[in-house]
Amino acid sequence: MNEALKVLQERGFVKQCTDLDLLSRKLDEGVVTFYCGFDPTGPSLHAGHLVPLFAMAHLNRAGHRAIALVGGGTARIGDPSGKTEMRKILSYDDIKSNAEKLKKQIAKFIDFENNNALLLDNAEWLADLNYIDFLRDIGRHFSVNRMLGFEAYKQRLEKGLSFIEFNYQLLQSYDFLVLNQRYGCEMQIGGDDQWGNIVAGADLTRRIESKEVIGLTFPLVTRSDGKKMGKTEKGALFMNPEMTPVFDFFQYWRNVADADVEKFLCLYTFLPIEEIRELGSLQDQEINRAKEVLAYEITKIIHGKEEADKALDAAKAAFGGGSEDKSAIPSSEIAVSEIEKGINVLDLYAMTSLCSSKGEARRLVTQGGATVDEKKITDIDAVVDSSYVTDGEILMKAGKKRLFRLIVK
RNA sequence: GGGGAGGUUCCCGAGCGGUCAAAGGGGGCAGACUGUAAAUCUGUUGGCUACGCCUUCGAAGGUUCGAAUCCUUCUCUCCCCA
Repeated sequence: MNEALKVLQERGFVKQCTDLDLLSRKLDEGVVTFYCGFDPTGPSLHAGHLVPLFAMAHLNRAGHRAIALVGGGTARIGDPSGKTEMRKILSYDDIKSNAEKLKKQIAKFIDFENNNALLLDNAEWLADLNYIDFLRDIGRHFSVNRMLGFEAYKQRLEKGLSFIEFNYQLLQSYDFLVLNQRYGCEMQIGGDDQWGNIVAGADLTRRIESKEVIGLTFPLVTRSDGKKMGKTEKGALFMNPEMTPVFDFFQYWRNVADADVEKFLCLYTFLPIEEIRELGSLQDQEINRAKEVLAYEITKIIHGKEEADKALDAAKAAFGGGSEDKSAIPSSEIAVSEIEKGINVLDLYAMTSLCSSKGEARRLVTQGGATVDEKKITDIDAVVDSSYVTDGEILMKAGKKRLFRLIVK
């Protein structure tokens, strides 16, 4: 089997493929152009997008030509796959600004500067599509009977499916066709929830161009505890540091379940497989080392080495690993005069991102989860003053894992 | 267009004139146990100038001493028929 494909399979990227043997042959024969779509329905990519991004990067590194397709056109409709409700439709402006942001994030995985990768937006060919022509040339190839058989639509039929959503598959299939015609794209990859759409696109291209093209899907990653991948208390785990602070991002990976470490190292880092197997075989406390590697590696890829170093140091400083560099821990500034006057603990906590209201702060303190400057505070009337300042800052904890620094200015 | 069922606190889902800031579950947060794990157990889960006050039950009015609960209009969703 082809080397690049073997890597993907070994690391757990392959879920379904329309023709694995053919793919292997094509990859052996030369450069294969492939694409993966990203919906600009939000301002940032999140953990759920990582698998396709890593897969693209692996293939791209093996010399194959990657096309990242931002769905600026299709986002105007909304893909019903995997959704139980109709998506809200975004304004064109939102979609455009989202698309811009996604491009920057995708660029962390694929180098668009060289000639071996392209970034396209399907609005380019979808926006001005002529309805009549489209129906005549593309629509005629789709069987409603068949489409109704797809799981994605079946489910929605129970709840209601609007006509525009029903057309999503046609548009995505059309993307594949256009990319094949214009760029010689021979393969579409994506999450397994896209299987139906991908197969439909491959079929369409085969019918119209009489060319055999390939579809490949990745497993939808689940965590061993059954929770949704990449979900945090505050929502999804975003790649944008303004939405998910780097320290929190790092900590998410640092805290994954033991059972997931090896799988995640395979999917979410570029470390050699042998090294991963070794890390994954660590037992009990030792496995924390593997988690540290996982968190560090992925943070490095998304946020850069400098930020990853800081996050690692901060984590060590916070959880007793010797390091003193806490700069990655979320912080804000406070005036010296404020501290000298003394601030009520509840007010202090409510000021930070640790608590969103005084009521929450009250609960935290009452239940023994508030620690300021390593001193546990259980009295809701306690006052924090200069005596809590160490090295020009006040280190606050909420529970054992959530930290915040108040820098005294 | 006609008929029916509904919109409840982060989510699902009870409540159907006062005892409702609203059952139960999920999720979240905290505590115990630990390895910054999992599982488990316990507490907690609208806001505040806190034994009281304010804002919430699709929106706006109305009835009532008193409404998430009753009436009117509007709005959105789903289902059946066309």
